[in-house]
Amino acid sequence: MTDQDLTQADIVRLAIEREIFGGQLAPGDALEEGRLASRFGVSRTPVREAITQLAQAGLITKRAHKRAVVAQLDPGTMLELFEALAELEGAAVFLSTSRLSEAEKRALKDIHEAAAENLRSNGDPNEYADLGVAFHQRIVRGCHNTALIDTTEWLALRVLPYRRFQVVAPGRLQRNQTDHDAIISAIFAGDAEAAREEIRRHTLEQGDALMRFIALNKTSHADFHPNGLIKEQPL
Amino acid sequence: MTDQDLTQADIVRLAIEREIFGGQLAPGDALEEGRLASRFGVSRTPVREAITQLAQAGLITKRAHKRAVVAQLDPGTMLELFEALAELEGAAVFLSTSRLSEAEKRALKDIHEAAAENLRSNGDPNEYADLGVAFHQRIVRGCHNTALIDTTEWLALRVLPYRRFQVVAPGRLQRNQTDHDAIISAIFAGDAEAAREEIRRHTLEQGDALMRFIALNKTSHADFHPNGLIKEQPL
DNA sequence: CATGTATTTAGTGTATGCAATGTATGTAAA
DNA sequence: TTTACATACATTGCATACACTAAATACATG
Repeated sequence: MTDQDLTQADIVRLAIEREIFGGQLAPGDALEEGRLASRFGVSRTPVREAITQLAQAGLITKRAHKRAVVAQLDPGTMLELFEALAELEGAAVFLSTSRLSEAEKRALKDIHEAAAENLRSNGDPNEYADLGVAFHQRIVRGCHNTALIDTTEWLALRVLPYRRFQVVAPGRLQRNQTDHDAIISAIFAGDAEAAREEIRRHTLEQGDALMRFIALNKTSHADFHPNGLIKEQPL
Repeated sequence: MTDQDLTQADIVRLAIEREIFGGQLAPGDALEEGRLASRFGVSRTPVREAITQLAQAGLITKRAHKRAVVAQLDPGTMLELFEALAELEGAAVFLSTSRLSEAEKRALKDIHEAAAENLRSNGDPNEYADLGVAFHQRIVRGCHNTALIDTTEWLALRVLPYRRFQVVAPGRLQRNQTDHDAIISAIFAGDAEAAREEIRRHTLEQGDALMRFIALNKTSHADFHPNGLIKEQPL
């Protein structure tokens, strides 16, 4: 029971996922079945399955007879993703506003206040980023519609590595917190339309900020990989 | 060049997809790798890949060491899908309202009027259903956001067979046409919020109508498979 | 007869080998 | 030198064989 029916393919997939989100695997990097197989001490078969799944999830791209590569988001695609995500999160919060239980509301507020405390005390920006992700996730899951949740999280997954970028932009954190304030207020006031508008603008703004950042720091791809950057430019 | 780099796994996946949408494979049916392999004249390996992809896409469900089965749409899940779809279509039309080109608007109006003509002349209900699908598709694609379009169409695909059901419910067609009227009016008036509200209510109502229909005609699963039903109960 | 325990069996998970395809390297001609 | 082509190498796609799991059946036992 210790491994809840995790197949080798699952293990490999999770490992690759971690490396992508962790930054060890940057967008554009090639995934070669053979090497991965020997690295994880399994055969190529489960590695292939893992890659297939990740490709279906959009995290890596794959064409016949060519090596799979970690999905690279060109600016246009990324902007589209953020726009779509803004709409989906808007839809979710529209429903969540009237569906969040008291416990869920409390949990949401707790996260929000932990983030505020982190800002006040100049805490770890990575922790703040995690709280931000959790904040959005709680709101989305609060709509209690599995289809909508899955769809939204699927999109969120694709921009997740880039989304954490905002922590490097000066003033973004404070602005982020203010936005979250407004969202929470609308939710607690029961104003679904306002909540939708707030989160739409907020997520769109995140995308815009990220685009501006990329435009300003026109560097090689590897250089602007989130985690690397966070390490190099701690706040 | 005739086969644009379609791998065996792709071929099998597409074939299974067609059979699911076509009704040869009903929800709940088990997919056994071995039989499929021999049926398609390939080994189990590409079949496994196809199944993995379909599972990731949500069309079939799969647990370790158990046979994969075509995803069941129980009433609850279906209601969730319609609700999520209503939100996504709402988001799309919200954007489309300000983004549709004149040509796209004209095409949309043409479809709408063809549907009206079909109703007036008591035309083929299946043709009307097709026009309805096209109507929604045009609106969604008008948002010009690939990510949002793909996401929405993916959900729409899952309920597509069921959605056509409405043609069997008396009075639904006229109501459907009235809804579309309202949507078009809002779009041409440039009122994005109104358009969003109209299509949300419209798609939700489609889901509700379908649920009522299923509740009234409590039959075995196979009996209410769309294609079969439409054939058996032509208007 | 009920119940718990071997045993069988159907079906999935993984490893390995080979063929097909893509990629890089070297050589000859312009 | 550059370009076209041929050849060698690297890597993926697929088939086959085997291992493992889980469920069903047969059997023994109270």
